Amino acid sequence: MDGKGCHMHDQMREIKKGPWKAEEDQVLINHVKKNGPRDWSSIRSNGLLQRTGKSCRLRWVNKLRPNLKSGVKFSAEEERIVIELQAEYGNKWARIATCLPGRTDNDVKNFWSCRQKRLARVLQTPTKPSKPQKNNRADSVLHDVPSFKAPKLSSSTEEEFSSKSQSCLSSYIDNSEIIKMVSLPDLVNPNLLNFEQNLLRLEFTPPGKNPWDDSQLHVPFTTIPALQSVPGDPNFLNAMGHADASEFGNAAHLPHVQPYFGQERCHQGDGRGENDNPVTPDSFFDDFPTDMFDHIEPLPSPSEW
DNA sequence: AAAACGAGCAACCGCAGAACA
DNA sequence: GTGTTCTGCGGTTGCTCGTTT
Repeated sequence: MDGKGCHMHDQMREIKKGPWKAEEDQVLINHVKKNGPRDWSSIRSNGLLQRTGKSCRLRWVNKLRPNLKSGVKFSAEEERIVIELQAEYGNKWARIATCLPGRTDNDVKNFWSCRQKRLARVLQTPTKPSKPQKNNRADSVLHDVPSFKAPKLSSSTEEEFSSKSQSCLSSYIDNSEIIKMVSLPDLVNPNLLNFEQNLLRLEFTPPGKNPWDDSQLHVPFTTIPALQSVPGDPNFLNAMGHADASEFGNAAHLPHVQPYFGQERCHQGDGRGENDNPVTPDSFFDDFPTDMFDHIEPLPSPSEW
């Protein structure tokens, strides 16, 4: 083989990465027209493209496949479906995507990732009332949720307790744990979409005030059994209705909701301010008998759901 | 006007299981 | 039965673009 041949051979062996060009897309489309969506590796071995079979398949599935809803934001209905199915199947994005015509697993995955970030922001980032961001994308998404009325707070009130709620809720509850907790299949219903609203509520409810007791609230909390009453309330477990211990196999997460309420306890006129009794993961659980959680099994990984 | 920042998206990587030789 | 290749999936990264400072 002469040098030129070797050079060309090396060129063909070189694997191209990065954004796809229109010409490459066309080659890929032609391949699928001829052979169907398979034999991805032959695209490179036949010298059609310098992309790996994996890359070709991914491009087809995510961008070139017919009937994709490219560039179309998830509708409220699609969001609801994703939330429900994620609760049911865990991070089985391909499985979830099969229930969403025109959506790919990558779409669902990205959507969920963005949603998690939004929730994390809601929980962990103190809002800055002095400088409200106009047209904040995250806010707009949250406010797009039907029937949600964001709690209106004076800037001083919001400033006062946003950091407190963080210390008691956000600072150590992993967001994903919260999502899992409330996304238990037992708790899932179409109104679960309102959970984001609930999170907002948790963040913005003033200390000493029952976050669920507010006539201004438009969210039907009765739709989320676990949130119908607060832990510590003698009726809390009753509010679980028929849910006995066995049915609440994932109840290991129930205590996780309590840091907030633990914080509430800080303000129940025992003379101890939050500075005197900061609720930390340790201090919070110190309030319970040490064997209290012995019978609780760890939450199975999503793959086991 | 430009830099900084953040959200969303596209693509890559590693792994696991299936299919095949 | 075993090794190799292919396919599919989930996690992660990096780029682009819009917004804010």
